[in-house]
Amino acid sequence: MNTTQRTDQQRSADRRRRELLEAADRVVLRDGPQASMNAIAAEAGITKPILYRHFGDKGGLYAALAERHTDALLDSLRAALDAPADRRERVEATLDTYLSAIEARPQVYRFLMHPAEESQSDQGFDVGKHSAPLLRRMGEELAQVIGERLDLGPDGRQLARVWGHGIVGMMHAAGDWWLGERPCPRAELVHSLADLLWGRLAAAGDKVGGPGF
Amino acid sequence: MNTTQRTDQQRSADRRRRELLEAADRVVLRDGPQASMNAIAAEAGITKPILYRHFGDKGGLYAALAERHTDALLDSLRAALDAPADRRERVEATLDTYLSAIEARPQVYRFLMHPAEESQSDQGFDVGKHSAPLLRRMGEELAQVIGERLDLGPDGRQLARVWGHGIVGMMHAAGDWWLGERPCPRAELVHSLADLLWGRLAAAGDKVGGPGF
DNA sequence: ACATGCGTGTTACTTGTGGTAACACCGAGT
DNA sequence: ACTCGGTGTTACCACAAGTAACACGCATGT
Repeated sequence: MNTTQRTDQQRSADRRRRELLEAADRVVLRDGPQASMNAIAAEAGITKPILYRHFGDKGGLYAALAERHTDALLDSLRAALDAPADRRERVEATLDTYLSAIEARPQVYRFLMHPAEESQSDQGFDVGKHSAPLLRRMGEELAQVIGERLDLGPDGRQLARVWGHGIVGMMHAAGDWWLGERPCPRAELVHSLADLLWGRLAAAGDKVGGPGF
Repeated sequence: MNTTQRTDQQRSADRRRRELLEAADRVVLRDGPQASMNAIAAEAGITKPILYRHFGDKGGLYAALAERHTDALLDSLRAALDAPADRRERVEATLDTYLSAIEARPQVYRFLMHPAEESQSDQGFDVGKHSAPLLRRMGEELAQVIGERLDLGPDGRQLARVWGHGIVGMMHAAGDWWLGERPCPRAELVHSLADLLWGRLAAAGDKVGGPGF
């Protein structure tokens, strides 16, 4: 039968694809974002053209790879965001989840943020969308949660999106810096960021004798 | 005389270096961060080895190039941060300055954020410091201003650094997203981000009938 | 006047990486 | 037996980073 054969082959192709992705995963975990197609093929025990048949080009492979991790991370974040606790606790749990993830597997996180930026695209000005898809997806996700649950008046939708991307960026940049310098324990970073979101910057007093801020 | 000769040559070398940087600038402005050394050399009317003699390697050229723009942008930001106005106005002015800059020359900004990520470094784990130097410098700069002027109690230094990097990341990610989608005028984005920093997220009420946030 | 450097420039090469074409094998259906 | 679709290979191309090795101009010391 055509259909059973088709599904059989498709099933085996899918399994192969997953195996290849796992091999690629190991290489990226070891070599970071500059893992070469040759290295990935070697790790998988095959040669380049097979990779290209499965994923089209490097961008395709990287996209497939990124999607897995992105989905996994987003699931964790959603769980933290949906926990039964008050707002502040949930914000802190979300921050902590993200930071734990990047702390546990920095190479993967690095890869997710830096998707090789190939795709010099068609013509000079493809400005925008250069940012990592993970950041965008996290931003949109957070925007949705905020927009759904908070009463922000008219333009609430818009405001929620700005905040979603802004908060994600804050989390990302602070996490990146923290991971490099390790200036404090994770819990302290989480607390400081939550304080920032809770308006402590605006509420803080000027230093006595200073020029004010 | 040895010294006058030295200075003469040095002067001419410096001029040449500046010319090369300007040529590189034009190419990057046109081609974005994936500008090739060949293209830059051609634009400057010379060939590759000269570039390599002047800048060592691609990273060196890019670093020199980035430093110019980074310095310029940081000067603008400092000016906005030091303007004679109240805190909120200055925060908004700073945000607006940054957003204007990336809006005016997206290719340059893109290049600054994505310094080619070469430098696969020595050994697998050079985690951290992968982020663009511009972001780090802006973060440190802002941290210094905050730490200098705000009374944040003990650990104020630490808190200021976290906030500096966090705010810069917020600005960056939101700006990046905004530049790609242009969902609203710049002024509105600035206002929304300032609202976020002013704690409107924490203060907002839950939507009626929703699960709360 | 002549040789010695030294900075500027070149051509031509090596190495590595993304990507592809052409061919070989193998198992299932007609 | 014979084709067909999928898996795999070797061998290649294009192109970018980076590096010799060599050639010219020009001030200087003898």
